[in-house]
Amino acid sequence: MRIPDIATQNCSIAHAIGVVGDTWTLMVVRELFLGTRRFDDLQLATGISPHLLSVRLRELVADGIVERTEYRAGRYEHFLTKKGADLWPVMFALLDWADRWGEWPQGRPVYVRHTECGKLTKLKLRCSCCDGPIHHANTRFEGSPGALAERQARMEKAPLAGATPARAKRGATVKGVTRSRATRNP
Amino acid sequence: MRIPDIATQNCSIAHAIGVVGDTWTLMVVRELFLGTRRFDDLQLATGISPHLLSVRLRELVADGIVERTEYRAGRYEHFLTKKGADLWPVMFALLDWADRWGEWPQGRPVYVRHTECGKLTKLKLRCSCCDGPIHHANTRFEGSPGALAERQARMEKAPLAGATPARAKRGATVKGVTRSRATRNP
DNA sequence: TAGATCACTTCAATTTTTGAAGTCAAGAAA
DNA sequence: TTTCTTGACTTCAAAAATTGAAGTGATCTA
Repeated sequence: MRIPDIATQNCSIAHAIGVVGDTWTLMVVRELFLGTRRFDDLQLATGISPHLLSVRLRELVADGIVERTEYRAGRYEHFLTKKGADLWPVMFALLDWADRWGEWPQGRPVYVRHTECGKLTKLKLRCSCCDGPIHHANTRFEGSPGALAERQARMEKAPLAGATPARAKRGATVKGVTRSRATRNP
Repeated sequence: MRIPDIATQNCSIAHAIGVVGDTWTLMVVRELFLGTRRFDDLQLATGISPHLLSVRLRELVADGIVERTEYRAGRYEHFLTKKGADLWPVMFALLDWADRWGEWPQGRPVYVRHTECGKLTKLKLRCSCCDGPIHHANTRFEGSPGALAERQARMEKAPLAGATPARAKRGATVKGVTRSRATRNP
């Protein structure tokens, strides 16, 4: 399977990964969140090559994540659209993870300030229904019947490289419902 | 700049992107969250090639995100470590974004159930200080002095491809503090 | 005792990425 | 007016990464 085909898998996470889950795409989106607007500045700040920046920006515009406006003949500014700005929780989640697990001998590089209360904030997730704290251990991902069927089919039919005919016929293990409790010793 | 160097940038988001922001890495992590444990199943479910899966799993183990255990001579199972399981908010944020912006004619493929209250939940972020709702428009990213200095230096010294000497000397625009209000018409 | 299974590795072909160099149009400076 | 500078790219060859078919070898299983 090629990377562009990932977005077509019937899974929300895979779809998102297929659309924005590329390393340089994520870096460009980060930079747009930090307020960088111009091509050369995006290039300098992220370290991406000009060719790839050009390609990635075109893809982001095609996907409705970035808007390009001509602020002067031949000069452009790049903005996140509403759809792009909605990636903010993804950025925050990445930031929070790196803050917790990275090594920062000089202290954390970035903070998130809640401008309404004026204080710095960390990532805090609540259940939209009961308002209780949620995390991987008290939630589970549930596939819709259609998604599960497609997944099942993909794992049965897929021509696994090196697979013997018998294996391909039998198919692999697919669980209908999986607990988020993904660690071995939770 | 090469992709492996991204993780060394003094920015939490860039660090996280450098470590787990690769398309297939994210797909493998998703699959581990869904409970898949074995090599061939990871390959079938994600669509990754065996060579790359082998490479990516080794990297994930080296980064302390995945643990490999031999459940029978020569047979291995893969688990997310605590560090890996802590990527759950990233997965949830990607899922939520795709649910909101993807097209799902057959309905959403995946739900997240809060097992404590039994209901399905959506992504809800709260300020860890005042408990108010937070989003890109009422927060801002703030760089630490050290991180800002490093960023400044990178943008001044970087040998921008095609840059004239004057531009390299002048350096590009760097904002000290940038509002999260990244969209044009918020 | 002959498959079958699993967890890979190998490798050539293909595709993507890199980064230096160039292009072109428009505004600014001399 | 002519030259310089800036910004936003494109082009292209070299280098690196990815793909996927085809092994490999050590267990199990019928």
